[in-house]
Amino acid sequence: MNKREAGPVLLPDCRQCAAGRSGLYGLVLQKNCDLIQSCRRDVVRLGPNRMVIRQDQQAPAIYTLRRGWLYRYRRLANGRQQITSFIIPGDTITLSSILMPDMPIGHGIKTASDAELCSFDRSVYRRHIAQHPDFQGPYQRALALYIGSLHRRIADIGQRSARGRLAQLLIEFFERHQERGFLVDNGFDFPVSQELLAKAAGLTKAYVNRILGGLKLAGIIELEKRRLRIADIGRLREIGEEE
Amino acid sequence: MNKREAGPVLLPDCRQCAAGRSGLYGLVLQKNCDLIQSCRRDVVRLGPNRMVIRQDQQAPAIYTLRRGWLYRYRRLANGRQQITSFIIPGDTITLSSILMPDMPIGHGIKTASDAELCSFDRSVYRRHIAQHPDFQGPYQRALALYIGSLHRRIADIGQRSARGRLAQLLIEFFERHQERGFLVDNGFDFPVSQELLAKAAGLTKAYVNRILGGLKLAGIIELEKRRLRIADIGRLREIGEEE
DNA sequence: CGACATCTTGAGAGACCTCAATGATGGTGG
DNA sequence: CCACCATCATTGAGGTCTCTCAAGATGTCG
Repeated sequence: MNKREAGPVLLPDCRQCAAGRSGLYGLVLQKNCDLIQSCRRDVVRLGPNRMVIRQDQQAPAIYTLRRGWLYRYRRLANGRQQITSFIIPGDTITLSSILMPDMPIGHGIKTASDAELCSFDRSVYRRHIAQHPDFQGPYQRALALYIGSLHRRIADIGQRSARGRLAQLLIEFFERHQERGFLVDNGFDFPVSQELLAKAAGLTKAYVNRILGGLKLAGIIELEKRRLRIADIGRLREIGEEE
Repeated sequence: MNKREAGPVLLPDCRQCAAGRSGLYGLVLQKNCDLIQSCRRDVVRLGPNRMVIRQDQQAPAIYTLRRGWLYRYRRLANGRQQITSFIIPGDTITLSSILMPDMPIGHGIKTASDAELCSFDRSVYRRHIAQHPDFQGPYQRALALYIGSLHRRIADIGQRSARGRLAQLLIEFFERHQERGFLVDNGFDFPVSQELLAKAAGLTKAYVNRILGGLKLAGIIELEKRRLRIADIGRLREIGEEE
């Protein structure tokens, strides 16, 4: 048991939450904070490598990630596991379960690091989406962006070299942190092991290690102490598009 | 210009349409046929290899496929093209554009064969979804299934061998035709070239050809005259799950 | 300081690709 | 009805990208 998991957490004020401000409802948070708080249930703390949602089960609630990284994965009958996307602070998850609350989701969600999540009552959340235009827009937008990112991931894995796939992943992380204002000197917290990176790119950890080594040597990225700095985003984009 | 594209087409009666009966609104079609017909615009006929929706443009309408096959693809800056899913008769497309009508979709859609589509007015369609529970359920269900299929595809391409990926694709085609009652002696129309299959599996056409040859030799599939018969679905499933 | 996860590196193998040539097939036009 | 053409399927030889399977190094946390 991770000691950081223990103990109850005071329900934080959504108005004060950096993750909330950067996320789905950042723009309408001030105005609708009471609505958002009205469906919040509680805060969950988890250590690294913990199950959040089990594959093929229904999601019990909607969650927003306050701290840490999560990932969506799908386990195959042959035992191998593919990571389909990473989740960073400010992201809301199991949003697509609003479409069909009773349908089990075909992927699971786990923590990549220590994490803190706020849970929200789905049926209340759902009612808000149906009734409040301020609520509906961001929800639909998030869903559309999510679908777009899945298409992009399929194309990346299917058509790019190992270097290209990894570069695309790193670029995505960079841009998402940039959009949210999480970038410090082009760097950000990166609690993702090379093994997880490999499972996301459809590669082996040994090969990922060699490629990252090359990017470090070339001075394109810096990666140490669970922190990633993109030193040359231009060069990284070139690598992401090469054959 | 394909001669089968020429000439106007009489607006078919949705009640009589085999594709409609098997699709999204099959179950509620009789009851709500007037609603469905109320947003239909016209019928489009296209030859093979024609553009339906260009990548990064907005979808002008909602479409239901009456005849033929289409595919969704994403073209990358390096020139390569990945097929993310195939569309068969009865499928409705650009459904996700209801979420964000003004957002360009990050993938294009093309015909794989001669095809016939019915187009529907999106804003009317959208209103029906908002107002009629019979309309909303199937829509949400289709969207959830679509998201699930994208996850599955990522895992297939990332974690399966070439044989496994192809087997999974063929199994998916088989099951979708089965659900709709399109199977005749375990076979169905299959107007998909090996090159398209390769672009969907993230392989080269030469290698796809060798794998299909092997499956034919083993008596697992029969493929000729644009028709595919799954002779041994059990064996195919085994291949789909092997390392 | 010990235990454990993660990173790093090597050698060898194999799955899949590239490039190119040859054969089918079916639609089109004379 | 036949010749032609475009598209698609098939096959070969050779190369390489990425994997497999270790073993060791480094780092992290209790």
